[in-house]
Amino acid sequence: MRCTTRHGVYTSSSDPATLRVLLWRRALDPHIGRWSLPGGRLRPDEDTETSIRRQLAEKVDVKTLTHVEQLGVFSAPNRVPGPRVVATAYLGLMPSDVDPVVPEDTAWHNVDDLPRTAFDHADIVLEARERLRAKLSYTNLGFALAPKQFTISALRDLYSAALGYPISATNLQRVLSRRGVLVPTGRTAAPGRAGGRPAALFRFAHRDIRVTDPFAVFRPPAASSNRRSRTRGPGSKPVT
Amino acid sequence: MRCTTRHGVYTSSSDPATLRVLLWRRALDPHIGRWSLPGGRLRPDEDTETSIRRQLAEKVDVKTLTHVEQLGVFSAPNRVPGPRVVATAYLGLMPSDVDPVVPEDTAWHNVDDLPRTAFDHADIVLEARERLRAKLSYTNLGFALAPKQFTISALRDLYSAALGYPISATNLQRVLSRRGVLVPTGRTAAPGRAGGRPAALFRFAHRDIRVTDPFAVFRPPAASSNRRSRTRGPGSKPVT
DNA sequence: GCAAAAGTGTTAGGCTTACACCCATGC
DNA sequence: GCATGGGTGTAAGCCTAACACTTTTGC
Repeated sequence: MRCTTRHGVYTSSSDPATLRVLLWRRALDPHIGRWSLPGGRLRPDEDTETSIRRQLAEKVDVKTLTHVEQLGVFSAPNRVPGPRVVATAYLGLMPSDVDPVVPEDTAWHNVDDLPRTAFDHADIVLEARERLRAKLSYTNLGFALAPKQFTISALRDLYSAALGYPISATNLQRVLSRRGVLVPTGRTAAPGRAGGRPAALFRFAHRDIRVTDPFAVFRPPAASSNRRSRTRGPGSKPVT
Repeated sequence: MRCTTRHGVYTSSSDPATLRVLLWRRALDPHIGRWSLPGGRLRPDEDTETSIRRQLAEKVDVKTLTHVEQLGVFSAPNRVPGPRVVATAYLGLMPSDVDPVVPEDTAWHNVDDLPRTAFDHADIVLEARERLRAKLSYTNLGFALAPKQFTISALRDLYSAALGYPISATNLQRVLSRRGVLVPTGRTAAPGRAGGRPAALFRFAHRDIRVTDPFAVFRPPAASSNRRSRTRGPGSKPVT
């Protein structure tokens, strides 16, 4: 039995209206020539996340992963023809404004229009997309997709592409600001040639993942009259 | 490198006010004699979930897992002394009213008061607890902990134990009923010897996991005037 | 001035929490 | 009758979605 890792790298680079994944063509049988998620072997001295960052940097020049997260183990006995292979799949994200030089046999693919892939890699990609969609709603994960500075409408395009349906810039700004996720930089972007009011530039308050809307329901008893009690962990107790 | 599985089995059996995990004493070095999560090897013809159900049934007579879910891969290079071991950890749940006969070297432990464990198994247990807590809030996962029929106050005790803080029976009933998670059976339980109104008996509407509160925010545009739009997936579009 | 893009004000509705109050039973 | 546990009514608060309206720019 072999244990491998498979890396999903997502971005909306170049075209901000699409969510893309980096695939390469398999150089070996089985499924030689088909598009597949980049992957490779774990070195003895590294954990899986370190391994993924190293391999993506070495093999496809992707050095700017802003977030890496484990998706899970794919272990169906016949998911790969021939000897049993158990794969651990990851979701990696990079900002929309970086565009690494990728090798000849590697290309970005629109997640909503995947080519035929090797093995179960299409399933892995779709599971990664669901994970991303969910976490955009209850965490600050947008930081991993956005440039360091951005306008609200640019951020709206990113969220709309990742979620798959239109998002209102008005409410996006309000929700993320109230949660303390978004911070104004004070600067503005120049308007396009069609005119329009110059857009304010924002940045994310934190560049590590945080849960910003932890409890759908069954929240712990309110701690005094603190309005921000929703942002606390389940272990928090009333101060009194 | 070895790939193993580690099984976390949680319940609130016997004492409904505590959340418990099944541990056994290691029979081999390293860390011989310490409490550890049950685990074992994957057979060639089974995937990981099948493997876990089989091993728990064979080795510790736990045959009634109502839910099994992957936690993730634990891969830190030195998490186990000696040769490298990468473990895939699982969360398994069973109802509070079953009490399997477990072997001599196996025992239930209160999750809030763990003994010294082998390796990083205490970390795994705590991560499993966090997963359970989160999913109780936005899914119907309570079905996996509850008996087939139960009173609201019994269910409240289960939720309170798992979440770690008191839950109101009033609101638990209302929220789960409105979401369609809970269904009245029409029957009632006899009151205790201290008297009191007989409690109505309920059951879970479904016995497979479902997301009941999918979007904290950034919901898709409302589909007509359907009040249940929150229960739809992100791919749903307006009907018109 | 006018179109275009960005941002603000305001309203409405959904959902959960909190709490007061009514119900049914044993003793 | 009264204590005890169970269940309902209701009001308040928070939050997001929707949309009208204002602001600032290019031409």
